[in-house]
Amino acid sequence: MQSDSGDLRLSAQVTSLVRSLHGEVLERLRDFIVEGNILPGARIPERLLCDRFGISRTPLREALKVLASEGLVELLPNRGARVRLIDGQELVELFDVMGCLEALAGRLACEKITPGEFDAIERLHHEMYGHYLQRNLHGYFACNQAIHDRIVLAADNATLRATYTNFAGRLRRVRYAANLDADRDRWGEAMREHEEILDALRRRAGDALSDILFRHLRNKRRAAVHRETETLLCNATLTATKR
Amino acid sequence: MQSDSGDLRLSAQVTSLVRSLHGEVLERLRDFIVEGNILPGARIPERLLCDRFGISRTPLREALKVLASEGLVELLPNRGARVRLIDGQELVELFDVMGCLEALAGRLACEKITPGEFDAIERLHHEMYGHYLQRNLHGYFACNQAIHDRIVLAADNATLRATYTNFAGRLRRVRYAANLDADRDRWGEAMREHEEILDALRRRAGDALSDILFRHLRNKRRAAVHRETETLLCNATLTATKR
DNA sequence: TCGGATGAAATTGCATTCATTTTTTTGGCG
DNA sequence: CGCCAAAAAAATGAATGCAATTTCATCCGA
Repeated sequence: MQSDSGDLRLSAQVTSLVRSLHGEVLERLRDFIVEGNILPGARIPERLLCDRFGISRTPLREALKVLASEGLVELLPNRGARVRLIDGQELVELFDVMGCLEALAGRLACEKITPGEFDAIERLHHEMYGHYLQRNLHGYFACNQAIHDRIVLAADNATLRATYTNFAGRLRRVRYAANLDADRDRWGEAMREHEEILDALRRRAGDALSDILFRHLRNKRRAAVHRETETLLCNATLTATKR
Repeated sequence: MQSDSGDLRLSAQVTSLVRSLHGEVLERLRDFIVEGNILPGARIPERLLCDRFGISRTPLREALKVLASEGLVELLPNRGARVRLIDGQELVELFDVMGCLEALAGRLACEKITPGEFDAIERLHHEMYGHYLQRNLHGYFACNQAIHDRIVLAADNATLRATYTNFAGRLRRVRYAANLDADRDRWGEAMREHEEILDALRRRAGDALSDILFRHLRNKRRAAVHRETETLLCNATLTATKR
C-alpha cells in the first residue's frame, strides 16, 4: 500500500540492519533528513511521519532512536524528535573528525589501492578539473565527492567506511557547497590540494596523502564555517522553537 | 519494580538519549554486552532480556536497534539479535579507526590542553610506570586507559569523544589485555611509546603526538591480533550457532 | 489588550495484542 | 536407529491500546 521500495543500498552503519519495515523506514527517513526536508529544530510529529511512510508508530520510533544515536535527530523526553541543529562549534568538530577519517582512508588507500581504482580516481580528477575550468560548480562537487568516496572505498576498511558514511551524512545536511561560488580563491586552493592528493596517491605516499587530506578538510572547514555561522544564526532564530 | 537506576552517565553517542525506559535499558544492555556477559554469536531471546530488565519488548527492541547501529549486536531478520562476533579482519579495522581517532585527539589536545589537565596525565603516567615496574597488569591497564581517555577529553571535541567511546566499547569486548602478560617485549615497547606520548604532549607537538599515537595503536593491534585470532577461532567454533 | 490559569485535545512512552516466521517437537517411514 | 515431513510451540515484526505528559485553546481578571 504505502511504498514500493526495492532500494538495495545497504544501511550506512551496519549490514545487519536488514530488509524490514524498520530498516526500510530508517533509510528513507535518514535520506529525508539528510536531504534537508525537515527544518532543523522543527518538531516532527510521529503521526505525520507515520502517515508519510504508511506505517505504524512502532517501526518509526525505532528508526528515530537509531537516528538519534547517529546524531541526526534529537530526542526530547515526551516532546518528540527534532532534527538536530548543528551549530558552528559542532561543525568545526565534525570537520576535524571527518578530516582524520579521510586521512586514515588516504593512508590505507595507499597500501591497498589497485591500479584500476587509481585510474578511476585519476579520470574523476581530470573530469573535475574540466568542471573547475568551466566554473561548473555542480559537476565539480559531484566529482569531488566521488573522489573522496573512492579513496575511502580503496582503503578497504568496512568499519571506516561505515563511520565515514555516517559523518558524511551529518555534514551533508549543512550546505557548504555554495561557498566556492563566492570564494574563488578557495576554489583554486581546493583544486591545487586535489592535485597534491592525486600525486601522493600515485606515489602511494601514505604519510603525505594523510597529511594533505587532513589539511584539505581543515581548509574546507575554514571556508565552510565562515558562511555557515551566518546562515546558522539565521536559521536558529527562524526555526529553533521555544523550550 | 524492576530496577533502581540513578546512574547519571550520559549516553555514549548523544546527550539527547534521555532518561527514559528506553535510554535506561540502552545503557544497561550496552554495558551488559561490553562487559562480555553474552557470548558472541549466541542468540538473545527478547523475552529473556525483557524479564531481566523488567520491561516490555517495545523499549528493549528500540535499544537493540540502536546497539545494532553501534555495531555491538547483529540483527537477523526474524531471527533475533545476537552479539556480533568480531573476527580478525574487523579487529584490524577497528584498531586502525581507533588509531586515527586517538591521533586526532592527540593533535587537538596539544592545541587545547590546560596545564592542569597535563599534570593529571603526567601523574597517571608515573603511576602507570610504577605498575609497570611491579608487573601489575591490572593497575597498568587502568592507568593506560585513563591516560588515553584524558587525552581525548583534553581534545575538547564532543563529537570525537562520542565516536571514541563507541569504538572503545567495541574493542573492549575483545580482551587483549592478557597479551602483555605473555609478551613482555610488547609491554616494554608500549611503555617506551608512552614516554614518547607524554613527551610530545609536554612539548605540545601535535604532529609528533599524532604520529606516535597512531603507531602506538598499530603496535597494540599487532600484539592483539596475534592472540586474538586464535581465541576467536576457538570461540567461533564453540559459540557460533548454526544458521 | 495582555498575562496567566484551566480544561480539552493531541502527543508521547510503553504495554499488549495479533499476524507471520522460525524453531522445536512429534510422528511416520525406510 | 536415523531421517524427513508435518504439526505444535515459541519467537519475532508490526499494529493497536492505554495511561501519562505536553501542547493548545479558551476564559478570566487585571
